[in-house]
Amino acid sequence: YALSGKRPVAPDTRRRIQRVVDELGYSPNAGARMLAGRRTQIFALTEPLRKDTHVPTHMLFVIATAVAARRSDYDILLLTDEQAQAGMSRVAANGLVDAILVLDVAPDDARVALARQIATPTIFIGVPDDNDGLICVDLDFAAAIARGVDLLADAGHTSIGLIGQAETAYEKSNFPPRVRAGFLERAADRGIRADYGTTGGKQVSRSAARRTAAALLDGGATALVLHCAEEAHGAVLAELAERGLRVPEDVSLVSVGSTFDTAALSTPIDSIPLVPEASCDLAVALALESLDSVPPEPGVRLIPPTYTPHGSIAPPGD
Amino acid sequence: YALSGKRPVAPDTRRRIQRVVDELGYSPNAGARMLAGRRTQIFALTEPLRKDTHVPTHMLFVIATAVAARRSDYDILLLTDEQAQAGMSRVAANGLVDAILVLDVAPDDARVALARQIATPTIFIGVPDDNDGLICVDLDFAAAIARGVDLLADAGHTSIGLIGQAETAYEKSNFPPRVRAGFLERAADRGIRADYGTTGGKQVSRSAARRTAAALLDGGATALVLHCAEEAHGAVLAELAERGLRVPEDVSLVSVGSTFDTAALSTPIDSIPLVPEASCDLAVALALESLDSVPPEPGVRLIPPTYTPHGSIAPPGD
DNA sequence: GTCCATCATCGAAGCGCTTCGACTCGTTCG
DNA sequence: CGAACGAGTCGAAGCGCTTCGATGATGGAC
Repeated sequence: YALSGKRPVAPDTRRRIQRVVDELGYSPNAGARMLAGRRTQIFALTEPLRKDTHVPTHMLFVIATAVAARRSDYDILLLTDEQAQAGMSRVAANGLVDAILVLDVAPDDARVALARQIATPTIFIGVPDDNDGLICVDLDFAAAIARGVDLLADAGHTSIGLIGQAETAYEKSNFPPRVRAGFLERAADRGIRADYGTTGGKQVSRSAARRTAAALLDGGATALVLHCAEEAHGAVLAELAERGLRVPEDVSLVSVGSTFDTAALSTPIDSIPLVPEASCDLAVALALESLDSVPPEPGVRLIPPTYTPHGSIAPPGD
Repeated sequence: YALSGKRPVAPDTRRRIQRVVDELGYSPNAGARMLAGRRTQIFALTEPLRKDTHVPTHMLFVIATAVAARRSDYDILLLTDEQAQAGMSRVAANGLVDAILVLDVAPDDARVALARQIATPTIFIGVPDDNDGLICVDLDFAAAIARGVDLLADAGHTSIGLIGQAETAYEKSNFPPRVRAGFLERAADRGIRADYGTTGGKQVSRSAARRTAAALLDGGATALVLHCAEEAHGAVLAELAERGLRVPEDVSLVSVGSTFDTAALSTPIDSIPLVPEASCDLAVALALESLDSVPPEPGVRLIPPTYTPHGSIAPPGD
């Protein structure tokens, strides 16, 4: 009781006990706690890590989740590869984990059906197409891209381009389509011209990124929204440099949904970032909450985007 | 007993029981098994994932470990970030895991001292400088680089270059120094000229890789050994292309310790690869073995390298 | 002096398994 | 025909905790 605080214990008794605990190096057996208490203090993290995903970005989410979980005294059991699916049912059935966190969500993710079958609370970090009754967390990509378009439109640009992800990402991942659709929609609302291109077929490539940048610029775009890999950012900057175009005097740039530091690029770029910690902290909070008597309502929680200027936006032809 | 097989059970009784288990969807409670049995069926995987490491490569090891563990009915508890160290003591103390697997091993890794303190069996995937009494698993990098040098020397090359990792890797990681030293040593043994360079300072950069390739070629090297990132391989090939040098007619190449498919590069390159599955399978086997009554001997297990030709080696000036 | 609140102490139940010994059958073998 | 054996059943102990109710001890309020 001194350790769990579930019954009143006088402060200095607690200290006395704590001292002995420290001296003896006592630490309660995990298995016994799982059995006796109703908590395992473990979350499963299911992350298929498909071949075509951007591994470093995904790992930021894995780490952010692990760090957030530890803050609440939870460990992470990693379910990857084929176990991302099979493991979910298994750990739900044998009670190894208190909740399941789902990463790398596909639009038609098979784990959606699994989540509905099992009793273990499940939190999605990302939004599948069919999300009825699920708890999902994600950056508000629509608001983020809209903000990006607004920034450029407000600066006076009337023709802008979107440099997107590799093509497969628009089928296999859940947010790129949302970004592209939001881009076109907001540009239409603002009455400005909007074109877009991708940065590769299956894999991101520098050359594809450069070609797309070139095509958009040739098409008359005076500002670019970048929703692509760090590598592609570099390629776009290289293309601009080769054309002798300055940022922001000749071309304005804004990066949307990046997980890396756009200020550290050869030319710093304004950013409306995707912050793994934000999503993962919230997801872990929801996982904890779903363990107590009043679990959270199902639904999609969208995180409002933030904007960090680095001087890469200016009026056109400035 | 029908499920665990620890007492003789007639085959068809076992089948009958299995059928009922399936029908009922019964699956034994994980906490109860931990408490009653002496096995948790969980391995901890400690992987700091420092900022300066190559994340995709490391993840190959994480996944390979997870897959290997599952084959023996084990799950992986992920200890990353600061928990890579703190978590080790914790899970060892509370008996959450049966063994600990150590990834991303530094030459002076703090986890070496921890491993000696705790009772939980610990397997290092990588070889720290001070490895007395530890169980370590790794590719035999010395043999791998020696093989690479031999291949080139046997083909008749008398001046070769090594394109290495970024400079920090030679301090923070455990194998790059072994490769470099082995390179110089075997070249000396074979009486051929050997130079080397790196592919960046803190981070791998294409430009640094090209500069190093250029310097080695200008220095007279007719063959290059690549022990570097995929990105750097691409940069080296770009430099060769720009100089109009053909592989293998003008320059021979061999890649040592790569984890990606060198046959898929714009020019396929012979490879003496680092195979994550090989190390991780062995590590998991050792972890399992250290749970039974006769634990394995401490010591370093080096995995013999393999060689896969892709036609990138030929006699000089062919 | 009594009463009550506060906190420490005690004993016991039970979480859901694993593991063991003991016992019972029916069968086979010498 | 009895011994020996394989296979199934049964009961019980115990893994190391959490949680609960009950009982004691102490001190302040009245």
